[in-house]
Amino acid sequence: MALRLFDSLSRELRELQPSLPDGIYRFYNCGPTVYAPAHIGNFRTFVVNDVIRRLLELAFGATRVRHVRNLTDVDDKTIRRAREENRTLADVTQQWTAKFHADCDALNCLRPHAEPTATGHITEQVDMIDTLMQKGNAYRAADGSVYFKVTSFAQYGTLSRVKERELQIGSALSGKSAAADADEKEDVSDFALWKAYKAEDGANGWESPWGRGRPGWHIECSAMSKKHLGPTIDLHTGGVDLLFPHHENEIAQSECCNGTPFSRHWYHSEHLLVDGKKMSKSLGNLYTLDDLIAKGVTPMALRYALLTGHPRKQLNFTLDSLHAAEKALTTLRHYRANLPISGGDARALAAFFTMLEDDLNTPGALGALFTLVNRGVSDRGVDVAAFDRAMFALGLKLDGPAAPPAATPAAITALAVQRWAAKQAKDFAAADALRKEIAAAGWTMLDRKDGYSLEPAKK
RNA sequence: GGCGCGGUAGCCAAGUGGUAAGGCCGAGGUCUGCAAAACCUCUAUGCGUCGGUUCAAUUCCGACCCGCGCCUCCA
Repeated sequence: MALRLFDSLSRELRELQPSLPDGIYRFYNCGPTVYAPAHIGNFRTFVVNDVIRRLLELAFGATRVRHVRNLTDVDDKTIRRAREENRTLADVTQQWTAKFHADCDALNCLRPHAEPTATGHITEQVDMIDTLMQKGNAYRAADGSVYFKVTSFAQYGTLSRVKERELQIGSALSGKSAAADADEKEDVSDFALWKAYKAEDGANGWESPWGRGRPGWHIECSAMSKKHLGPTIDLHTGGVDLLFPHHENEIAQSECCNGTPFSRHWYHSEHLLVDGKKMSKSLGNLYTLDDLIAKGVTPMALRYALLTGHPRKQLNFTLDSLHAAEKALTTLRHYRANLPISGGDARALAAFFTMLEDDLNTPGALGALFTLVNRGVSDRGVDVAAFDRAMFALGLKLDGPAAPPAATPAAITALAVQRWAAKQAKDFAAADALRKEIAAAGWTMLDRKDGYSLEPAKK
């Protein structure tokens, strides 16, 4: 199985292969900033990365993949949140880390093998900055902050083609630079490795050779990927918005510090749009997992919906897509229930896996899957084991009810008992009247041969 | 302004130089007293517009129109 992914650096499809003799594939995925619940756009990226993780496990074996995803637990936003809520930084970030984990679990994302935090790796970051200072790639400004000197790294901008943008950087910044850059940078493109302590940082400062302060954002990924995966990693991923400046800056820091290539492969997933626009609070189109659960949506339906678009294409999310997802999952669940346990042919799902291995074509894979489903369970080839392998790849969990059971009010139960009795007595007029009454109360009575069940009416 | 991505049926969305996967919705049917579920069947002569290349273009090239993203800390 040859897994190929688009590489943002070379801009071509490239096969994934471990580079070191130990055969371990080193995969680093930029994680969340833990100051608020993640939104479904964030989860698109994490679900896509989870599929990559799963395909890597299928390709190389579960023990031959090392997946690291960081938690950004110190930055402007986390500090501001702690200050606003009059809590410690750790208190705030632990709360949102726990929430992030719970959401990821609900979405059936495999836990990374390591989830390093920025505050847990201050020493590693300081060491790296120190090396950059010694090598002349960084300088300490008058305010005590340390900046990376972009002009010291000739290849700066290769990933994001920043050189092509250079002519316009001045004008793009002209509007806001005056206010934003009250600091002491030598060049507007230079970025902070270490940020000097300010009063609003409160208790959140660490000692360093350059004085009290805190690490800049980019350096954490360079330091933590190096510690947990080594100086050269096999794959580095994130959302497209991280391509510049975050990933560009990581490359500069890491390669100048280590003297070796930083990542052999870069992959960026596209944004989820809602109502045709990027999600934002001001547009009122930002959803969290809990927002959707409150609407009766299951996490698996969200996961499915997030996989219906090609990961490298913007996906316009709609609430309708969740209904479609829920129905599709029901079909898959039913199909699986009627599948033979064994005796199938592993090649039956070849088309499905070919789609996934070809640059993670999840919508194409789902299409291939349903083509199979439409041929029926009697079609030779697919058995439960083969089907479950496909479900594993996509991370779709089909067990459990489609919707969480809701407590039935006693009044509704009483009506149902009456109606069932009327039906048994073949008093269909009364039975129909009671069905209407139950429906009017917002419930649906489902008859079976030997009994019935009640569930909340679908909106 | 620069860089990048996209415009395929009512909605979502794959794909290919040789005549359009799949999901949802909708329609019809089987089954069920009814309803629901499940299952079966059907649903784009068309792929933003205009040119060009070609025996053949939705697929390649050019122009144009429209939408979206990024351009210093947003997945």
